[in-house]
Amino acid sequence: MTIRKEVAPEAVKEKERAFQKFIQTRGLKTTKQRNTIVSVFFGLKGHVSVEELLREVKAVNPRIGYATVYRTLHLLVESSLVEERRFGDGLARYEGHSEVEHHDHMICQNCGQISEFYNPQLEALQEKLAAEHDFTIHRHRLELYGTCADPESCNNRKREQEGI
Amino acid sequence: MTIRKEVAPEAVKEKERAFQKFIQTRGLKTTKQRNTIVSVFFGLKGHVSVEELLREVKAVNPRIGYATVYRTLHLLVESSLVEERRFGDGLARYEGHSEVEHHDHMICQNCGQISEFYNPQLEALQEKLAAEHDFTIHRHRLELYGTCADPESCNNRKREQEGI
DNA sequence: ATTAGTGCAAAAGGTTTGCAGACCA
DNA sequence: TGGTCTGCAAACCTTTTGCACTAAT
Repeated sequence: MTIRKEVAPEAVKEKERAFQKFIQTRGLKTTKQRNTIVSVFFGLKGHVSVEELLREVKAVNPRIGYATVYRTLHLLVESSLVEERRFGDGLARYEGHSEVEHHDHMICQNCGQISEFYNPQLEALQEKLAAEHDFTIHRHRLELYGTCADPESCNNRKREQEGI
Repeated sequence: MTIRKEVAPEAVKEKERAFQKFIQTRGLKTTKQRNTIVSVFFGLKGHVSVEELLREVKAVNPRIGYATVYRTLHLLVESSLVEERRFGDGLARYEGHSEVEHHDHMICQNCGQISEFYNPQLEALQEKLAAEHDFTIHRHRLELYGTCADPESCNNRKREQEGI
C-alpha cells in the first residue's frame, strides 16, 4: 500500500495556499477534486508517479479518475510548484519542490532508491563548459545510475519493494 | 527531407562489419532488411529518431515497416554499437557511437541542436560525489537544456527545421 | 528442411481529449 | 446563469507482439 505521509502538515498547507493563489491568478476555479489531489500530492514524498498518486487520491475520493489527476498535475507543473521528471522507465514522475531548490539524482538500479544531491562545484563546472560551447543553460538534468554501496540495506529495500 | 549523409563511407562499412560479427556470434541471420537498416542508420549523423530512420529506410526499400526497424534498433543497442537516448520529448533517439566513447549533451530549446561534450573533471567530480553518498556509478546522463549564445545561427537552424 | 525474420495489423501502456452533465463564481 | 471542471470512454502516440508467410542457414 506504500502510504508514505512523512511531510509536515504546515508545509503541505503552504503549498496548498500557493496553488490556490495560482488558480486565482489564472482565473480558474477551485474544486474539491483539485483540492484533494493537491493536498494528497504534497503529502507524499519523493518522486511520485501518476499511478501512485491516483491510488492515494482514490483512497480519499474513489470517484476521481486519471484525467483529473493528469490535468491537475499539469497545472501544478505550470504553477512551478512541481517538476516533471522522467527516469527512463517511460513513466513520468512528479516532484514537489523540496527544501533544496535544484538538485540532481542518484538512482539505484537494484533497489530503486532515488537520492538527491546538490554540489555547487558541479553547477559551476557546467556553467563553465556551457560558456566554452557558446551555450546558455536554462536548466539541466544529471542522473547517476548505479547501485548502493551497502548491499545489505539495498537488498532489504529491494525485498520490501517486491513485497508490495 | 533532411537527408544528412555526412558520414565517411569507410566508417559506415566498419560499423556494418561489426554488426555482422554480432549477428553471427548470436547465431542470428543476415537479411536484406537488416543490412539496409543498419547501413542507412550508420550513414545518418546525430541522434536519430525511429521516424527519421524509417523515412530514410523507406527511401531505399519502401516495404520495410516499423516493426523491423524497431527490432533492428534493439539488436544494435544490444550489440553496443548504438545507444538509446531520451531527451524528454517522449521519443527515443538512437546514436551510433561516435569517436568519443562517453559524452554528455547540450540541447538548444530554440533550434533543437544537440551538441556533445566531454569533460574529465566533471566525470571525476561525479565519482567523488557518488563516493560521498555510498553509491557506485554504472552510468550517468547529463543534459544541459538552454539556448545557443549566437541567436543568428540558432534562428537560422530553427527556420531550416520548420521548413522541412 | 528447419528455424529465424518479416510485414501487417492488432495490442499495449501511458497520456490526452471530446463530450454530456455537474459544479463553482 | 454562464463558463469551467469532471468523469467516462474513446482517441492518441510510440512501441511491442501474434501470426501467417517468407527467406536464410
